[in-house]
Parts: sequence; C-alpha cells; structure tokens
Amino acid sequence: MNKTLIVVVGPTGIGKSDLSIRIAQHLNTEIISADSRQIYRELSIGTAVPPAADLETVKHHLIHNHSIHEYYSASSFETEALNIITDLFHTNDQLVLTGGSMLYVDTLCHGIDDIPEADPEIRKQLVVELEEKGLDHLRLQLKQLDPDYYAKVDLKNPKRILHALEICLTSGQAYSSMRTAQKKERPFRILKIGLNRDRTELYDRINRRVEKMIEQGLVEEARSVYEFKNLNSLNTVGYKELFAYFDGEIKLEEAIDLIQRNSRRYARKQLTWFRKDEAINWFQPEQADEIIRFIETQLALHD
RNA sequence: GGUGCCAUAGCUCAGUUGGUAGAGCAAUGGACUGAAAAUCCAUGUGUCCCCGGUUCGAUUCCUGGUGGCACCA
Repeated sequence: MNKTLIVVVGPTGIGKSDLSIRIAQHLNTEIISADSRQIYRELSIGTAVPPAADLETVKHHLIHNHSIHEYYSASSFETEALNIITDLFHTNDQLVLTGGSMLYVDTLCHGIDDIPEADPEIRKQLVVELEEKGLDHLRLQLKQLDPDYYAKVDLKNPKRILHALEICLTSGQAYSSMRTAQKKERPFRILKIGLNRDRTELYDRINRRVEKMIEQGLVEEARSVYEFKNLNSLNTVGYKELFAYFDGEIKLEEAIDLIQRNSRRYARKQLTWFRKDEAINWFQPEQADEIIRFIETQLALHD
C-alpha cells in the first residue's frame, strides 16, 4: 500500500489551510476539503473559504460544489470524497485532506454505516409531532419500535430520537439493527496531523478573524441568503447571528460578539473531539518545517 | 485639599439582621454514525481590598490606610 492520505485537523482559525497548501506544494499534490459549510457555493466569507489565489496555487476539491438548497450529509461526503480520492490516487501517491468537520473526517477515515435515507415526508411529520406533542411522545414511539437503541440513546437529544425514529419508520426495521459500528478499512494509508496552540492565543485569533470577516462583507453575504434562513445549511455560526440582527432581535454589535463566542465554542468542541483520537500527531502551527520533515520520515518508513 | 459613595468569581453585580457566599454572562469538561459550524449533557473556593479594633466568631459593625468614582474647592 503506497498511497497515503495526509489528514490535517484542528480547531477553526488555527491555520489548517495554510499548512495544507504548504504540504500539498511540497508533495506536488492536491487538497480535499472536509468542511461541512465550505461545500456551499453561496457562502465564502463566513465559512473562511481560502482566497482565490490559494485555490489557484493548489487544486482544492469539495469546495463550493453544492448549493445551500441541496440535501447533504456525512454519508454524501463519504461517497463524494472517496470517489475523488480514488480517482486522484491514480496519479498521486499522496493526497491532503483538510478540514474541521469532525464527523466528516471520521466518516472518511472509518466509514459510516449503510443506512437508508429517511423519507422526507416522514421526517416532516415527526418534526410536527415533536413541536406539537413534545419529545416524550417521540420517545415512547422509539421505545416500542427500537428498545435497544432507546436503552442507549441520549434521551434528551431531540435530533437523536428523531433520526432513529425516522429510520425505523422509513425502513420498517429497528435503527439499531443497522448500526454496526464497524470501522471500514480504506485501501490507503492515513497519516493524521493535528494543529493546536495556546488557548488564549487561539481565541484572540478567532476574535480577530471574525472582525476581518465583517470588514470583508460578511453582513452583506448573510443578507444575500437571509430569505433562506430556515435551511439547515444556514444554521451556521456567522450567519444565524446576523439573521437575528436582520430580524431586529439584536444589535449588530451583539451579533458580532455572538459570532465570536460561538466560533470560540466551536473550536473548543472540535478540540474535545480530536483530543480522543490517538492517531493524531500534534504540532503547533509554526512548526511547518518540522511537520514536513515528519511527513517525509513517515512516508519513507513505508516505501 | 474637603465631602460623599463604592471595593465580593475572569466580567457585571446580589447577599450574609455577625456563624467564611451566589446569580447572569464569560469560561471549562464531556457525548456524538445521513441536519455535525448541528444537537445534547455536566461543571461555581473566591486572600469577600489591606492593617488593626469590638466579638466566642468579622466578608458583614468600628478606626485607619490604599484604590476607584462623583461633587465641592
């Protein structure tokens, strides 16, 4: 197996994009993005899509390749990313995957269970039931249809209950019977690089980056998609807070503060997730040279 | 310089009729398999500004000090 996928992870605003470009240039290869919001072509500023110059320097995949109106999921990502990767490995021995969407990275590295897509009508119906009759009502249904999953699911999390239920109702089978939790083997090697830095510095950078986004026109970008604010794709830090401002619920200053706070929390959540992944080799952002050397060493080991 | 008010968690403040204290926000830890930048759970010890006094006991009352604010000179 002489094909290697170099996976760059870390919290938002840490410098993953710059490092990935550096690595891709060094290896003369391309980058696949694992970012659940950069895939939307209607969004650029608030999702921190790399500048055009960077996108020209190194070829990037899975950026701006969908619309906010399309259905998308971790499973869609697995399929798309795997197709591109398989294809590119015909001409490259190494590829770079970079992104902060924890579940997407995980799905690509380890796979996700083969579960049918939920019937949109059933989902719609369940959402109505949740609103009108409450979570208890859905819980009871799940208890009957899939007692095994009911026993281990987070019973306070509406999304978990609703999803399990919609799968049971769509497929006629228990959701838990389709959950294998088996890790898929990939026909390539995965080398994970994690980026982290002092928490205070990271937060400073995040705060400043948000201010820069505002200067670059984030308010206008958010306004251009305001009419679709109920789409899931727009339930996103940087947009939802500005929608509240457009609705007259908060002042612009408050919206900006909230974007900063929610970005900080997102970064913390990413770190919580990545921390438990023992395959990650951690570095500081300014260690680019060391990282390149580390990758070279690791690649040589397997030749 | 004088007078008055204030000093408690990272911030804004509440409170203890004297028995060493708690809200909001911020922050932190965790969960996570088709909505994941989503969704959900959990977490509050801090010289109660400092020295001294009264008291069995002071963060609380008193003297002095320091710092801040306001007003008067």
